[in-house]
Amino acid sequence: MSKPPISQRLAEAAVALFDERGYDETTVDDIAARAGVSRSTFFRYYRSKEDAIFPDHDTLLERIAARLRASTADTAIVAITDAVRIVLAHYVDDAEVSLRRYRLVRRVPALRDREIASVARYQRLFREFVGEWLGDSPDAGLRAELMAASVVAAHNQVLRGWLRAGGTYDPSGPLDHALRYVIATFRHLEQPQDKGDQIVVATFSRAASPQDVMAVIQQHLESST
Amino acid sequence: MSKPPISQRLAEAAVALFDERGYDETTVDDIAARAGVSRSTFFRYYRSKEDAIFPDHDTLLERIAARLRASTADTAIVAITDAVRIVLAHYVDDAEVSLRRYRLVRRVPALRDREIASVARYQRLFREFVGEWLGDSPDAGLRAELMAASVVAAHNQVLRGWLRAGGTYDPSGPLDHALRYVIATFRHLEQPQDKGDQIVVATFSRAASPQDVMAVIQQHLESST
DNA sequence: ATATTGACGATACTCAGTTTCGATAGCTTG
DNA sequence: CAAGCTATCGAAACTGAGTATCGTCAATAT
Repeated sequence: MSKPPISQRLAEAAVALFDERGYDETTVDDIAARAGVSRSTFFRYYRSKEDAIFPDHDTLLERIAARLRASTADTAIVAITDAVRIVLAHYVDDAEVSLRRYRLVRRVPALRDREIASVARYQRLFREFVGEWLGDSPDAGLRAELMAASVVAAHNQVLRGWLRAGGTYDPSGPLDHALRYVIATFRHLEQPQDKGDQIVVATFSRAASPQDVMAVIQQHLESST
Repeated sequence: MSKPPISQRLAEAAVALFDERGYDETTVDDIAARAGVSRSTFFRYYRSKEDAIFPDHDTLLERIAARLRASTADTAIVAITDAVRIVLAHYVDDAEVSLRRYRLVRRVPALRDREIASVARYQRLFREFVGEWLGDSPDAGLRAELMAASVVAAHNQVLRGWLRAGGTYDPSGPLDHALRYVIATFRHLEQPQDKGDQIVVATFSRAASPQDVMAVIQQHLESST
């Protein structure tokens, strides 16, 4: 009769009712009733009403943490790339669920805030990992913060585009493109390690005036101290 | 007798009680009682219990929006820098309040999520502004997302450092440093406008092998298409 | 003096989330 | 087979946030 596990029945009932009546108009009693269980049982499986829509955020977060922990500083870029791919793949693998949830979250402020808070936890994870990776190099804290924010932002940009398009294409290409962009953005600032042993060269338009050249060089020297 | 306006009395009562008993242990009735008004009056001034701690986020957000709207694409960098400075100054000007709130928000998950959601609204504002600024150049959406995330992350990094240190120094220097870092990070990717008219040059260590040179050049060409 | 407006208090209501207790089914162990 | 043991679920009562409604009172206008 009722083969699927209760947690899944509850989640499906919740999404269905949210679609039909709206989020605020649906009570936990309604969800439990449709799933054929009691209100108590709902709160046994989900800590809150919102949790029923984000059932697997915790496990996914743990998978990301595990992937990052399994890496050293040498393979940091690969680890980060892998981790972001895992997250995106998690959405793509359940395209229908992701799309329903996206449409719902977009309309309900409480759910949007919740989603944002979840994303912040991913960003914190990346920041801590990159922070250890950078060690105590100058501006390590700032750079870790910026890299983590950029990685997460790149992922979100790709994911949102895919969701807005109705999940009609494979977003792994755009994701790789975005991640390459992020890596390239930071690489030129991470390159100089021993300034005393480097030649400084810059790129200019053929039409650049001497003033332009001076301005860019000054900018470069100021920003890399 | 009771000169300060009710909204301020309520906010002070809320912070004081949260400090003394903790957030969850304080009811709205307690806050209203200490402020000498009724529970109804509390909800007239603040939409929720959390609102009492973030009274001026909306007005600050509006000020930022106004500053950005007052700018064109030409002066975008100045506008963004100004806007971030306004936000940081808002915290620094009320150092005691900021510090109390910081210690409180750090301990209460509900408040932390709320704070994060507020930050996301700033980021959205910057993203929309930078998006218009970039127009329909290639990767405009991605770049706008990354720049907005980086600007906000830089601000947060500086602010958090200042808060953790107990607000004991002037953070405007570190903020300018962080913003210059962000601008420098993106500048090299924004520079090339007409590739047919440019000379491509790169920077290498004197000890770099030909393989290193090839790898970096390949990276550069792939990432700037 | 009367009407109007706005700020405040009182009250009752809905519902999320917590806690406690009790029932039942399945399983182990003597 | 019988007696526990445990896990799962339901029932019920409770706290507190947030909403809605109505009444009161004071200030100001007419």
